[in-house]
Amino acid sequence: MLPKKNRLKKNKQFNYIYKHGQTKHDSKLSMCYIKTKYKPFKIGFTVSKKIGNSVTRSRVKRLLREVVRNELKNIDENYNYILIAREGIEKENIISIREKLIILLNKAGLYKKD
RNA sequence: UUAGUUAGCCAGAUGGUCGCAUGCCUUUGUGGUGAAGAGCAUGAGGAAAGUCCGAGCUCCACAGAACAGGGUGCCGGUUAACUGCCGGCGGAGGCGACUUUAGGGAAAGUGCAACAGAAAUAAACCGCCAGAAAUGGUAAGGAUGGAAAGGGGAGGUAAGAGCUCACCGCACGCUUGGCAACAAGAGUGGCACAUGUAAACCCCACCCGGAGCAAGGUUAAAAGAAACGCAAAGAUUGUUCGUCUGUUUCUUAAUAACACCGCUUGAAUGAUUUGGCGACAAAUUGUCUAGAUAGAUGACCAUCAAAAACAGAACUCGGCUUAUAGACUAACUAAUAAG
RNA sequence: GCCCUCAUGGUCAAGCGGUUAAGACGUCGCCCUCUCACGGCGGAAUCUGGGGUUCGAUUCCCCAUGAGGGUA
Repeated sequence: MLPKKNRLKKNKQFNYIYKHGQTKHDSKLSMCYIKTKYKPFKIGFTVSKKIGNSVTRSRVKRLLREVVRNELKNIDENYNYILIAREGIEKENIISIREKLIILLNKAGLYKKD
């Protein structure tokens, strides 16, 4: 799990990022991000009902959080992020999800350690 | 031993590293139990699911009265309550063990009964008998249908008919057994306002007010602005009685919610004993067993041959229904082998 | 979380307990035409699934499944 200070919590914040942020896409994962001035940057997750029932949805969320937790030091701190799971991600394991996240961050130019 | 049926029970385990939530304790920080760290303890289910029933709890005035509307419907028991469960009675199915069953009222009234058939709640097409015929008497036999004025048999007759008789069925009251549903027995009636349908309207008996924890409540004081307002509004199907008086929104500071309570000790549950066929009840003793709020159980490694089913708490219980890999236990059935 | 609605050929759909399950568009086959179009004739439905009530169920009742909506 993520530490509490790095979690994106409010519905308003999600809507703000969706409206004003930029998006990058991959086949199994999307990322929405926007610049922020507050210091502990925040990451939120969206897993829709298309993915599966509540067990598989929460498993996908846990896997995403675990990946993000291990990569926290390598992510640019000046942005807030939302990670959106797309259909098919429930079949992937943690290693391929990590690769996809790094690909997306490199696309946006926000991955520190190339 | 193998295969199957029924019932019950478990629902991966152990160790290590990193990480999350809650509680306790402690350190640092702050105007501050807002933050951060260390340690210890605890951390999803048998269905948590569907939301199909029943309750607790909260608000709606005190939750009332009448109508409407809805539900249930053999008897007894059980329970906080139930449309649940247990035991019985009747019906249906089965050779049987057993399984299954929303099972009051059709002489209170209304409606419906296609097609077929002469005729569908109403008598007469063919037929039988009498008669020269007109016509009259019949309902045994025929065909249709789910259903055709109790059944098939004997007597009887012009031919027939509960017209008469025995048996069975039906109705009525009586006796016996049973708490009761009901069963058994002997008797009386000659069989009706005559079929079916109430999961058609309906009648009878009993029950039900509405909304739902995002219910609802607590938190110090203040400033400014806007909207609706004196008869409307305020969570309650329609009407009547009855209650209250400003209400709502935005901005300012961490601030009317990103806080706190409700929130988890409860009709709780394990074991033993007693009562009961059983559902269940009583007594003794032990246990404390999630409480999140973008929402906590994860990742990796090792071992167990393999970790793979259905599936994730959101106020809480009692049931019902549906999904479900595999392991174990008991009873029974079939086959094979041995004694 | 709570509360509702719907399901009928490929699509949109009507349907008084008794129908050959009405139509429209599409599609397939045949006819018409020198050919295509138009036109004509015909075919294709386990009425979402499983039980029950009834002589008889798309319709009435119960359970399930799958879609859609409302509330905040």
